[in-house]
Amino acid sequence: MTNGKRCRLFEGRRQRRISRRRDEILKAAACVFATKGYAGSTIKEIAAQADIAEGTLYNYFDGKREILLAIVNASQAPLETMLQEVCELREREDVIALAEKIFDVLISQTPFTRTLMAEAWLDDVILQDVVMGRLQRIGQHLQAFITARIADGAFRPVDPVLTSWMVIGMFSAIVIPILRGHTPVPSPERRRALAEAAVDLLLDGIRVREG
Amino acid sequence: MTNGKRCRLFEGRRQRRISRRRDEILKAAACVFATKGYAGSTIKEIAAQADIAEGTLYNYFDGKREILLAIVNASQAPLETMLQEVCELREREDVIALAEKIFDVLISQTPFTRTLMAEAWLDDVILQDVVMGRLQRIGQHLQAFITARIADGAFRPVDPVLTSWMVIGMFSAIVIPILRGHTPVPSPERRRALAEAAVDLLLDGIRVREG
Amino acid sequence: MTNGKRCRLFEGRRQRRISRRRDEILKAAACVFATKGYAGSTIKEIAAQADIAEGTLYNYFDGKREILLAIVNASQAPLETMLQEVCELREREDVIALAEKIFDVLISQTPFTRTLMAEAWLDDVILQDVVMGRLQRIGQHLQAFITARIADGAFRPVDPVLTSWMVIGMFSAIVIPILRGHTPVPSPERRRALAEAAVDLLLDGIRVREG
Amino acid sequence: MTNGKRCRLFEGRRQRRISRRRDEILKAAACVFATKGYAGSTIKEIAAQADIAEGTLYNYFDGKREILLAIVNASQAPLETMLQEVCELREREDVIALAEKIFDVLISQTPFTRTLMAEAWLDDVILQDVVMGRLQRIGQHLQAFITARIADGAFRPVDPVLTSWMVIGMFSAIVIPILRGHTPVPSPERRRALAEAAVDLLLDGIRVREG
DNA sequence: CATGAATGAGTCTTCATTCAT
DNA sequence: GATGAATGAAGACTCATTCAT
Repeated sequence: MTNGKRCRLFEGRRQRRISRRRDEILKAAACVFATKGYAGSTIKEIAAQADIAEGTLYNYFDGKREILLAIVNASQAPLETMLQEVCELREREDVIALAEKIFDVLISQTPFTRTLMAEAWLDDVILQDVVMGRLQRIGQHLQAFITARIADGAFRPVDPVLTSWMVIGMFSAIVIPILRGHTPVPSPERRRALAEAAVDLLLDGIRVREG
Repeated sequence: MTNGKRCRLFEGRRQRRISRRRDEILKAAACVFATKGYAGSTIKEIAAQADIAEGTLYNYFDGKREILLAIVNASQAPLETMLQEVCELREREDVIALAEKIFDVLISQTPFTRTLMAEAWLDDVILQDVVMGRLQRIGQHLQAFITARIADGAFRPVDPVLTSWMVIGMFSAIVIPILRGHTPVPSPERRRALAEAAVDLLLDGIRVREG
Repeated sequence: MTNGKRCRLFEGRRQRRISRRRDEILKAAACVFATKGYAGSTIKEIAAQADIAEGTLYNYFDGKREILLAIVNASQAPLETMLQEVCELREREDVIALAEKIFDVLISQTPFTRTLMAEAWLDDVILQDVVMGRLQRIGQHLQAFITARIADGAFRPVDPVLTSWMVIGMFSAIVIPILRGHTPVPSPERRRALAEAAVDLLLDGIRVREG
Repeated sequence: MTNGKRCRLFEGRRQRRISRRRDEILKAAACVFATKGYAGSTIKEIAAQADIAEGTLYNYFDGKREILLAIVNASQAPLETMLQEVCELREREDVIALAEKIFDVLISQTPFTRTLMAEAWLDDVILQDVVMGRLQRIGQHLQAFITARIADGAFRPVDPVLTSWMVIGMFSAIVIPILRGHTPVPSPERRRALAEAAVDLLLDGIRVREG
């Protein structure tokens, strides 16, 4: 008798195989959800996209809704990893770097982000717990930056919350058309240029300095 | 049958009645689509919301898809009316006024706007023909304003297209949470304050003027 | 405008039509459940048996389970009506008459009874709330009869509960093979003969009177 | 491969191991079938109850249906063994002893009996070949007893077939609620008392002897 | 032999659309 | 025109069975 649980040396391999397959399914589902929406997508399409049978899908997820939630959660990790590397924003350059990193993360996982954004328009849980949570996470960095610069006299005494929110809006206006597939994915150089232009606009406005 | 075409004097009244009923249905459908999404809504819900029978709905629209398209088109008129009143943006005040007007239009027809925004994430036709069309329509005003002020030396030589796009992003960041129901609808005074803050940020940035 | 709710004179007719259709579906479903069991039956079969489309079925019942419960409840009414006519059992003849009536009721609605009996083996709710409830209802009559006759010295001092329960078993042994389709449905004369034989056995036993 | 047929000395042990495992599976399956019914049970549940993998089950049985049939057949052996020990019913005591033995056999293998009874309502093969077969087997003993006692003048000239059938009904009324889990399993003393009460009722009826 | 992931036919249920009243 | 019952195609999900490891 080889013992019901198989040799433990193989357990790890099995777990990795399951994990890999789950990721494949999530990726396939994200692609389908991103273009047809959650309610407009079918399990059949997702299974076809993942190149497995419909029933197999239920060996990895409890149902359609759980796939959506797994996508939402999976899209959290890369952003979180990235944000933890952000120490403190001190200079113009720091903000540009942050913007670039966020661009990279969002665009590198486009189907996940797109699924998230589309569903946040309809699902209050996703809006509150996920999208708003992340935006506020980013907003905290920006607000800390703004507040500090106001304190040291470099910035005018603007409302940090409102301002950070509008900064997020500015950057969103750049990222969303790309995510949505309306604008082609920009080269890294172009991304940097966009980030710089946005930050410059933010810092100095468009009006000519009268001084 | 008393007469094939009815008395012509009553034709107008009949047309108005039909038109009124169509609007009621659209309004009801927009409310349902706004919260559940197109694919997640049912004809039964829409009919219940409009307080008519399901079959009646098909006397006014060819099908579910046609209702969506009618909503999309119906949301065009108010914005268009408003934009036609906008002559030329010359001053800070003009831009603020434009922003306020757009706020008013979008928020006064929240269910329509929300349906539109949610569906634009999924439907290429709606994105291209409707949402992008309108944003470019607004962008043209902004770009003309920016270009003119650059020409007369009031503005720095920024890229008008990119800048106008980011301005739209800033204002979107204010409007979207309201439309989405995340932020309560602001009072007219608050709206004006928000518009002013955004325009000021746009014009002068947040950095202290060194002059 | 003919007023949304139609003329009230037609409401009654509509209600009757719905009620009639519900009964048809219940009858069809009972036939299917009786031979294949609840879990082994499909909505498709029931719909085919009732000669309607699958979807139509859901206009009359919330789901498969609700059909089962409706069958169970529908089978209650005839028995209840019958039991309410039973005044008090006084003579041998009264008991025979009761047995005959119960035979008639159970057999006249065979598919319902059979569905009920088969499901009571699996479903605790049906067993407790329905089958046991009815058996106890009948048992009460029998116990009252037995107790009264013991009191007036006609019966030996047996345990009324146990005895009534065994009487039910005796009669069940006659009815069940008929319901189950193992024994052909007996003629009214034969039914009476069976009831008489059972009651005689019950009253006097099989042993020869030694007196 | 070291040898095609293994050492013959070990064949018997292997057969016993297989047989033991089959019995374990049958026991597990009977428990599941007894409470959920055949159609309502899944292979996964049975495998879990037997603490083996789903696939393993197919090494011992050809499919779900075969497990049911094996349960039905397995429940035959103990009853048969018991019935072969019954010589001839001569006295009241013999009948009581038979009843007690049948109680013991049925209750000691409750899940098997229950599966059998529930399925006999739906499956004609099981009803005919198995349940009716066994009841007639028991009935023969009873009929022989009754016929003999009529012949020697101890019993009245009742119909032996009908009477034996109603006796079975009486005893069923005691056993079924226990099997079904509605009545707690009675102690051996209580079982004897029930058997005695039933036989007494059967022999002497409930009416007071007029002699 | 044991395992359990893969499969896809089959189940219950929903819903856009039609049509007789 | 208004109604809502009827329809059946399509969707999410289940499960008996197979088979590679």
